[in-house]
Amino acid sequence: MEKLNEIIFYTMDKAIKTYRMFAQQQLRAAGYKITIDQWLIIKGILENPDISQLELGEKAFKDNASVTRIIDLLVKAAYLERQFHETDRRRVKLIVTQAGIDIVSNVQKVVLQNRKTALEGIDPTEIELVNKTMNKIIQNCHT
Amino acid sequence: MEKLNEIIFYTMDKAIKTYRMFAQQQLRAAGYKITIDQWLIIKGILENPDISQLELGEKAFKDNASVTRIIDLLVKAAYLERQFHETDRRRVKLIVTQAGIDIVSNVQKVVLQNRKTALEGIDPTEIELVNKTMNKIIQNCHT
DNA sequence: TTTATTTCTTTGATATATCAAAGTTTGATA
DNA sequence: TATCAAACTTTGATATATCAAAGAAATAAA
Repeated sequence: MEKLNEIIFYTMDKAIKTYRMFAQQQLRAAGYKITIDQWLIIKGILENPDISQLELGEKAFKDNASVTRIIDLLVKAAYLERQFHETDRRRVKLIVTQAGIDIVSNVQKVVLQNRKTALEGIDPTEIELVNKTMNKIIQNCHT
Repeated sequence: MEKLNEIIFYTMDKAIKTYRMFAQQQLRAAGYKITIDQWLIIKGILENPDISQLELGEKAFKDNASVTRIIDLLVKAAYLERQFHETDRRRVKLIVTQAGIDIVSNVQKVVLQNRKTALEGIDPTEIELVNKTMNKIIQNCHT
């Protein structure tokens, strides 16, 4: 048991990193210069146009500061525009440009294929169980 | 299945991040200023004194550049010393100082407790299955 | 032995993560 | 209404991740 305890965080870390590198390479190979994280942020805005950066951060599990900086880059890349929020002047209204809409749907295809490749030969019950275990770990670390 | 596919990488990511934040907070609460990654690197050298930075990186699943920079900080903190390698002048001989030895063993206790807390109520078969699934993902992403 | 390739480390550039602090705005309360 | 606390975002400082390129040394090949 002791050894397993050591190993599980290691394999989780390695699996996530391996998947991220793989996914990023596939994106690059397909000619996209966007990162997975940037893509996630645009997608989050499209799915929920009036979302705040705070909520975006919670959804993508990112720090506020990180969200601000990712959005900086997305604005620079012309995938997003920042506007004043109509009703709450603390907030920023985030507008996805046409280029942003386009890249999200194009990248979507690559991401779906990546997931399929990464999960080949792993059956749904197995995935379900991993999800449950992950949620237990999350619970345990929040006490 | 489609939804699970989306979720598994999300929960994995969230679990790893939650655990890292929890572990780091515990370390800080115990009065240590070291990061988990820095601790891992010193530990790796202690366990294998003639290890190269390349091998350290593979072991801790880190980029060469990252290893160089983590070692920079550890030298600055006086946990490590850099010396010329006796037989291979491309390499760097890494010496763990007494302060380094001390902090590794002190932090070890906190880390073991962290793992225990994080895995409470999760039984060995479950952990075993997660490990297997993680390894499958790693395999799949290397093709 | 000279040349070419490989290995090991470092450095630069850029992206992300985390904490803490600051700035502005809102909403609640006295 | 004046004040205070909470909410939202930004910024600064520091640590890590990734890629690419460069430099030095070791090894293989010609």
